[in-house]
Amino acid sequence: MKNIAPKLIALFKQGFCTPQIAKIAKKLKEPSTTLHYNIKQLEKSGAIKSYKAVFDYKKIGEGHCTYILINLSGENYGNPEVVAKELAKDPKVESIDVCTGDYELLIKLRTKDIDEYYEWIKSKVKKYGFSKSYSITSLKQLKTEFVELN
Amino acid sequence: MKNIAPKLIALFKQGFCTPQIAKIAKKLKEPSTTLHYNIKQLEKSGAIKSYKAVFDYKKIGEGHCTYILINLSGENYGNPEVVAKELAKDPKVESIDVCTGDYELLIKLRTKDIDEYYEWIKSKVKKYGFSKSYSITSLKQLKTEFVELN
DNA sequence: GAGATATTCGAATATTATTCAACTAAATAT
DNA sequence: ATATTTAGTTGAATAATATTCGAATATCTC
Repeated sequence: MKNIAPKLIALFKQGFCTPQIAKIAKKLKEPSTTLHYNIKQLEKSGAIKSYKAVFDYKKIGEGHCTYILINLSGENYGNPEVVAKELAKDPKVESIDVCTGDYELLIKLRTKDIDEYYEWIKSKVKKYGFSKSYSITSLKQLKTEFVELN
Repeated sequence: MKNIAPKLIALFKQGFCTPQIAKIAKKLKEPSTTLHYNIKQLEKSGAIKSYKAVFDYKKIGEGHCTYILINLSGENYGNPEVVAKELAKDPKVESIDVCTGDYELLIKLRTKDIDEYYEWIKSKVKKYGFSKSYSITSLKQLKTEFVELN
């Protein structure tokens, strides 16, 4: 047994997928070459960043979803983007925004459970010196990444 | 000119993509048939919900991103899930969660601009009788849907 | 309206996914 | 422990699909 699933999940999270031109051709009743041309244009223009999979996150051990609002302090106070760019590299971070309001950053985090969440936030508070953070835990997800669930 | 791009964007938002088995095979140095088998297993188990595109949302006229926290009132107070399920159908809604804390719902909304956002929230407040809502506007997105931007 | 540029699209080709059947590993029952 | 079933791996053959190419058409620019 090779335990390939985790590797596939890691790859599919960000990419390694491609459009189904033939299916779209049937759906839109257009020649596949025309669609091919239009899709390549969207890619070239940068409008399409990636083709990826959306998961049932409970089933891949990332069932706990938290939205975290963050205040930075000290040296990081002035440049939230630097911290954000670094946090963006974390595979548990689904999204990160610099935002308006009482907090500078908004993170959507996916962890296995509340324990993993707690360890994560502790380590980041320490590392980046968040002066304050406010977490909102998802109780039920109805839609994510434009994909409806159930 | 057929103006196919908007149709493609609508389809790619939720699906109409597929894994690139040959590319993965090269990357992981595994036979493509083995990967094919493992991917089908993930699909059958429901772990993979969909294959879709991630966009540079500015370039597709959805550059304004808002996180909206919502309190329900009246008849909708007790059953946030019913409202959430309905809102989930809206193509501008990227994600919607029932959540902990002072608000019942958390929506991630993508609109063209602040005007479109304002029209959207006005119409929903009216329709569902939100008793209160708090919006956080994204100033800069560093990562979305697990895909790093820039 | 002439010339350049962008888009459409059918036919041919190249690439890739999928099926199949044999084999191997793992789990379960005896 | 070992027989038996079930799950996972893999190469060869096939089916399906993306991609290239060239020609025609539409759109934009001056």
